[in-house]
Amino acid sequence: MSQLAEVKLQKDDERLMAWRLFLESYRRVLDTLDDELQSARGLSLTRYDVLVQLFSAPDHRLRMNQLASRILLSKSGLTRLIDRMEAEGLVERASSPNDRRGSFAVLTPRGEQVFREAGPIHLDGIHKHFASHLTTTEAKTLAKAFEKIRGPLISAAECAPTD
Amino acid sequence: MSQLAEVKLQKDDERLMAWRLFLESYRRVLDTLDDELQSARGLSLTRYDVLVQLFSAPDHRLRMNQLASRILLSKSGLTRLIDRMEAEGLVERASSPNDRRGSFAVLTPRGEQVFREAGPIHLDGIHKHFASHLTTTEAKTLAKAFEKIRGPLISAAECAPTD
DNA sequence: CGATTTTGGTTGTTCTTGCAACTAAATTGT
DNA sequence: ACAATTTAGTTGCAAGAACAACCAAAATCG
Repeated sequence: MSQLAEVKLQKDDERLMAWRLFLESYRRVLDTLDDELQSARGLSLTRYDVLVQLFSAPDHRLRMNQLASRILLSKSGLTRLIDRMEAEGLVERASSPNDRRGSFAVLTPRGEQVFREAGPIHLDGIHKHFASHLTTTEAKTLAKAFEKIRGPLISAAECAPTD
Repeated sequence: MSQLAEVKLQKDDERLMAWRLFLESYRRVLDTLDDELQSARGLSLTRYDVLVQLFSAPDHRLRMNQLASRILLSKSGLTRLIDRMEAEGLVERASSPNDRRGSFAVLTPRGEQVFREAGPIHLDGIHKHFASHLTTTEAKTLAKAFEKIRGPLISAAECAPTD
């Protein structure tokens, strides 16, 4: 490794440490939250994410492509996920009257109920394993930092869709 | 949702924002880095992770269980991953003389070479998409925050192994 | 209008991962 | 030494996600 690279590494030391901890924290926290939701309500985090998105959408429904981009899933991935969730009775498909290609994913009453039960559990988990460890200032700093990190990647992603 | 919950939510507002941005940033950054490594060297992030771990281990080798826990993968997951990487010529298995149950994953010369080529690319990516957006103070704050978050989950994980 | 392109979703296939069950080897207790 | 337990790793199986190829319905353009 060149001297230049070493210097940069030196200078980036705290940043690299932050990076490593970022990676590990994400995985550990998400594994834990997934386990908790799974054992409490038999619901994966991904499914939960769909329920949240649909619940907070007008009419409790969203076009497939919209939903896919909100939960950061490829379109084929979403097709399959909605297949499974439909089989589980959490959502339904509805065709759009205007655009006969498109379809909506719609929250079923059962899906809504599951969401209402799972929501508090999940929020507790977030609080316990993440939020409770942050002071208000820290939370603000993180938010600001992540905004800066996320920004450039959003625009990049808009241009080249995931599938 | 109870009034109590609403109050808590209110109070946790910045923290929840931090949470959401944390989630999204992780996924976007990792997708990007994975793409970059993939198109530059045909290497997934997981494989890269294995290469780093082996490279920095004494004798360029690690026991399967050690490696699994370092890269946060289940033991069956690791078995398969090493199968694939062995087929790709990046690593080899070697049996332990002391413990005839155990085996080591060992970096091959080819694996080492790939690592040396991929390393700078990956580090550049981390710099570009993550580190460069952080001031030194921010980096320190993040690191400290993640330490606090990670801590409790490490000990929890030690007690209940992943597989 | 009719041909071409774009858009929205689904399907075939492959890769990656986890869990549970299993085998073999080491360790422990007696 | 020997049965019982624990540990190391692998295998069968199933779930999840991505990519590419595809079909059908818009939208665009000549």
